[in-house]
Amino acid sequence: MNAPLVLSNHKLRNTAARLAVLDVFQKYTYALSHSDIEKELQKDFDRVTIYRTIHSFLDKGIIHKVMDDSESAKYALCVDECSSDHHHDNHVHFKCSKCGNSECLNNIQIPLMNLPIGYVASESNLLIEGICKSCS
Amino acid sequence: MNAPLVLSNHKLRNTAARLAVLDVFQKYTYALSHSDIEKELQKDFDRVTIYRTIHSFLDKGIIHKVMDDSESAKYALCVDECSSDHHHDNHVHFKCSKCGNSECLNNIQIPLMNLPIGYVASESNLLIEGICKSCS
DNA sequence: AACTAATTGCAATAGTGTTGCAAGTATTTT
DNA sequence: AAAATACTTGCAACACTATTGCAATTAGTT
Repeated sequence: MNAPLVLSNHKLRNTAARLAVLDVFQKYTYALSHSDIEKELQKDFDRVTIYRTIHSFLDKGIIHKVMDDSESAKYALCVDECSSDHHHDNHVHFKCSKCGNSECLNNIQIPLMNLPIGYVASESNLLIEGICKSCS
Repeated sequence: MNAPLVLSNHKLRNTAARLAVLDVFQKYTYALSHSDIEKELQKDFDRVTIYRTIHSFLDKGIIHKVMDDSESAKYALCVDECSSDHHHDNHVHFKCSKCGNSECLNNIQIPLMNLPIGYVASESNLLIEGICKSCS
């Protein structure tokens, strides 16, 4: 979908910084950290603006967090229709130990688990590590 | 198991700092971050020593990393017999959205998943978020 | 008791993430 | 189309997380 439309659909103002960050996400097939985006946009935008853009995208359901066990957080576009109220990214994340990239396996759902009595699940996040398609 | 023995079993020298950190881990049922441990040990040991202790415990298989989507890394004791070569903590981690603590559900294994062609898994990490036993 | 190698504390440094505020820009209202 | 309003941005400052080098100390050995 075209970028300005994505923004307006998620009730975000159409600004240069947001279009640029969204572009970067659409350009890569794997999850990006703040510093990945910062490098990509060199000196076009302030660090803080990029942080805030990531936060608003997260909040509005344009991107979701990809846990990755690296020290910095990573994010990727939501494929499902997510909104402020509701993220439903229930797919598996795969991190390649060779190239270091993490990608969403959008076709593979996380199975429901039977928890011990007293525990109630609301969200789950499965990270599988190994060798990815490009590296194998 | 008693602390000095744990250390020698994992080929680590028996030092005050390591005993103290190991004690802290044995005292809590949930995963701890560096700063949790630092607070606990007040001013007995340097921050850097605690970081290095965590690293050596990780490396020797005394603790494992618990992903948690909070900004800082957390760690918990390995129940299975882990070693330098081999971590096999294949259980589910549960993070409570109320108290914020993350614990290991040592009895619940992560199911094996069918990955797309070209992907080979070597490790997996499942974090379930919700309300824990103590908070429900 | 002396030796050797591992461990510790300190100081410095790098990276990640947040906040307050004034200036600038997008959208709405008139 | 201009004015008003509310959101967004850049800058400076700050807080927290994590790592490195080096000299002094300590654990386990000979």
